[in-house]
Parts: sequence; structure tokens; C-alpha cells
Amino acid sequence: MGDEQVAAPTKQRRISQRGIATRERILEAANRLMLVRGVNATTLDDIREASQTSKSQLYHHFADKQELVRALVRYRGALVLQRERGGLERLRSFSGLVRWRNALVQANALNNGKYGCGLGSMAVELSDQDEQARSMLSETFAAWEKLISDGLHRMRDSGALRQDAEPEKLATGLMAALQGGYLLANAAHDVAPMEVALDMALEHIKSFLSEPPGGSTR
Amino acid sequence: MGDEQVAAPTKQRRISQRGIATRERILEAANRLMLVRGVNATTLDDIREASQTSKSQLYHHFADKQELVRALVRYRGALVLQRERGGLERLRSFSGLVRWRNALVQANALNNGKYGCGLGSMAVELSDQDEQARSMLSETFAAWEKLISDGLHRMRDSGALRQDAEPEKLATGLMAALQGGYLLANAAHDVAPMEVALDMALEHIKSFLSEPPGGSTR
DNA sequence: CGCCAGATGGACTACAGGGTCCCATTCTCG
DNA sequence: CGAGAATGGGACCCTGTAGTCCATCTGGCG
Repeated sequence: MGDEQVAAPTKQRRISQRGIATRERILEAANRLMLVRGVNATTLDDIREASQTSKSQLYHHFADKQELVRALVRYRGALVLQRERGGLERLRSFSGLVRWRNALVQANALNNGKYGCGLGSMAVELSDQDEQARSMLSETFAAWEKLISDGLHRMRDSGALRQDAEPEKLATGLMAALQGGYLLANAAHDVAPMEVALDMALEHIKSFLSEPPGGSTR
Repeated sequence: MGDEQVAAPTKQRRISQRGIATRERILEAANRLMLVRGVNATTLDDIREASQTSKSQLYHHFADKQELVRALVRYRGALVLQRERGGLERLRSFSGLVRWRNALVQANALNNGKYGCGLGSMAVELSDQDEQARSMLSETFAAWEKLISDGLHRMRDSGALRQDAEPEKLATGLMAALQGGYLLANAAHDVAPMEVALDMALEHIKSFLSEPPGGSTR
């Protein structure tokens, strides 16, 4: 013992702009390749080539492939949450949810349903093989669901949703429909199942909307 | 042309009982291992050892790993469809759906949500890497959904479901909720999300139940 | 009983892909 | 500018894994 993690006075690692940029290039390439081929089917040589770097760079910035994959989990998680924050943090009405749905469907339609969700596919591939990755992914899903449930809470507080609506459960259901929709769309190479799934979840949420004050049944 | 699948007079490959049993053992082992480790992370040596066979057996019965995987897709598809037929082909009421839901949840709870759906996980892993496997999986999902939608059709015909219910869409939504539920449950190592997702889908179907003739609103 | 095709065991090969190493280049700072 | 650290290139090593091969065994059939 004796080599604890005290910050060595003068020995802290200098990190340059160039180094950061390289690391970013590697992650970006890994992100791109692993989305279409899957994590295990993507080799470090593929990444090296696509990122215009070299083996020594990969191992300079990441201890090994597993660490690179974990970094990618964080990277993708941050990307998705950032994107979703944009679409959800001001959510206050049902029509906002519809717009959010449309954006996801449209994006997926561009690929004819292929590739699925970057987080979902990693979750399937890694959950049974890297406990640390699994737990990060699980937390990311939780954060994503929270963006949704926060919006639903706002809708409930403002009276748009009835008091008996349970935002957390609705958010989990919506997330499951989204992920299942991605999966089926990917298998079918067709967005349709994803649309149907999201519409079901939205319909379900709709059933918790407050009756308009003087509304009739039809 | 010219080499159609006519039974060659004397040269048809004799296939013995023992051979069939070995092939079955291999598939059974592959099924078991690939469910927990994933397809790509499972090696042929793993399978050889688990099935108590040898390399020559693997290559005697399957051209290569890809063919073995495709055979596994068929194998699992047949297993799942057979199991689901048992639970769905006599489906005639909403309570039958609830029983079906409970059986799936209970089975998944035994693993604390781990491993997910054998078909869904293969779909994610293979869809972007083996077109043939993808299309077989897609067909299997379709057949599975049809078992559900057939049941819903029966319910509609018998008047349990309203005429405006769309069995195909309801079945797709239910399947997406199931698959998404499996995925989230696997990531969380907890069945809960799967339950919530299936309950959402069932609640949605419930909203299409016919009003009981003289029923009150509450 | 002897033949033969199918079934089996397992050693062997080829090579892809993860990981190491060493030296060159660039940057930073005194 | 000179020293030393960070960055970079790419050859190389080694293990794991897919795939080959052949000698042997088994069981059905004339």
C-alpha cells in the first residue's frame, strides 16, 4: 500500500485541446459505427479507421474496449437526454406530446425503421454482459422517463390531466411503447409499428385528460 | 434451374435418429447459452461443450455459425409460437388476456427481469447484420401478433369488444408494450416496467370493451 | 457376417481482432 | 531554445475463435 489516489502535486496529467478533440473524434466514430453494426460487431480497427486515429490513440484515451463502450454509453446518454430535454422540458399540453411523438417518428422514418434506439439496442446487447454499462443505461432510461413524467406532472398540476393520473406509470408505459416500437420497426424495416405503439400510449394518456368544463359526450 | 428439390432417387441423405438427437442437443444448448450471453458473445466452443458434442458435429449439421444462428431463430420462433398458441388460441375474453399477461410477468419475474425476450433480443442483435434472420424474426413477430389479433377478433365478433376496435393495431400495440417492457425490465433487472407496460396496453384494450348492457358509469 | 454411409471425436489451421510497444512529432513552459 | 510531457503512427504479438480434416466408430442392410 502507500500508492493511494492522492493528487500528485506536480504529476497531474496535462490535457490539451488536441487531445480532447481526438477523444471526441473516437467517440463520435464509435457512436456512428456501433449504431448500425452493433457494439460487438464493431472492431477497434473499424473505429480507428473511421476516426482517422491510430491504435495508440485508442489506448491512450481508453483503457480497453470495454471502457470505450462504457464511455460511449455515457456519450449517447448525454446526447439523447440533451435532445429530449429540448423536446420535453417545456411540455405542458397534450399537443406538445403529439409534437414530440411526431419528431421521433419522423426521425425513425428516415431510416425506414432501421437501427432502432441507440440506448435501447445497447441495453439489449450489454445488459447481460457488462453490469456497469447496464446500470448506467438503466439510470439514463430513468432520467429520460423523468423528463416525461415531469411534463405530465406539470399537466396534472395545471389541471390538464386528472388527479388520478399517475405520471410515473404513464411515463414508463410511454417509454416501453417507444422502445418496443423501435424494436419492432427495426425488425420490420418499417416505422409503422412504432407509430401504432406510440399512438396507443398517447391514447392511454389522453384517457386521463380532464373533461373540458362544459363538454358533451360526443 | 434443373436442380429442383426433387427427392434424389438413391442419394437422399439418410438421417438417423441419433443424428436428429444430436442436432437437437446442439440447438438446445445454443438456445440456452445465447439467451443469457447474447448471440455474438457465445462461441461455438461454448456450444460444443454445453451440448456434449464436437466440432465436426456442429459443422455436420450446420454449414457455419450464421446458419446455426438462423436455425436457432427458427427454433426459438417455433417454441415461442407453440407456447403462445397454448395461451392465446382459445382467447375469448378480457380476463383471458389478463391471465396471459400474468403468465408472462410471472415467468420474467423468476429472472428478476433479466434476459428479456428470446426473439426480441435476437431481433436487436441480428436485424442490422443478417437480413435473412431479420426477415424470419419479423415474420415470427407477425405470426405472434396474429395469435393476439385473432383472439381480439373473436372478442369483437362475440360482442365483447366494440365494433370500432381494430384488432391488428391493438395487437401491435400490445406486442410493442411487451417487447419494450422486456427491454426496460432487463435493463433495470426488475420486472416492474414490464408490468406497467403490459397494464397500459391492457387498459387500452379495455377501453374498447362494450358497455355492459345496463351498466352504470361507476 | 461384411459393407458402407452416416455419425463422432478431436487435433489442427488460419486469421481476425484486442492489446502492447517503441519511436517520432508536436506542444508547453521555463 | 531546450527539456519534458502529451500526442501520434503503426508495426508487432498473442489469444480466442471460426472453420477444416481425417481416422474411427456405429448401425442398418443385403
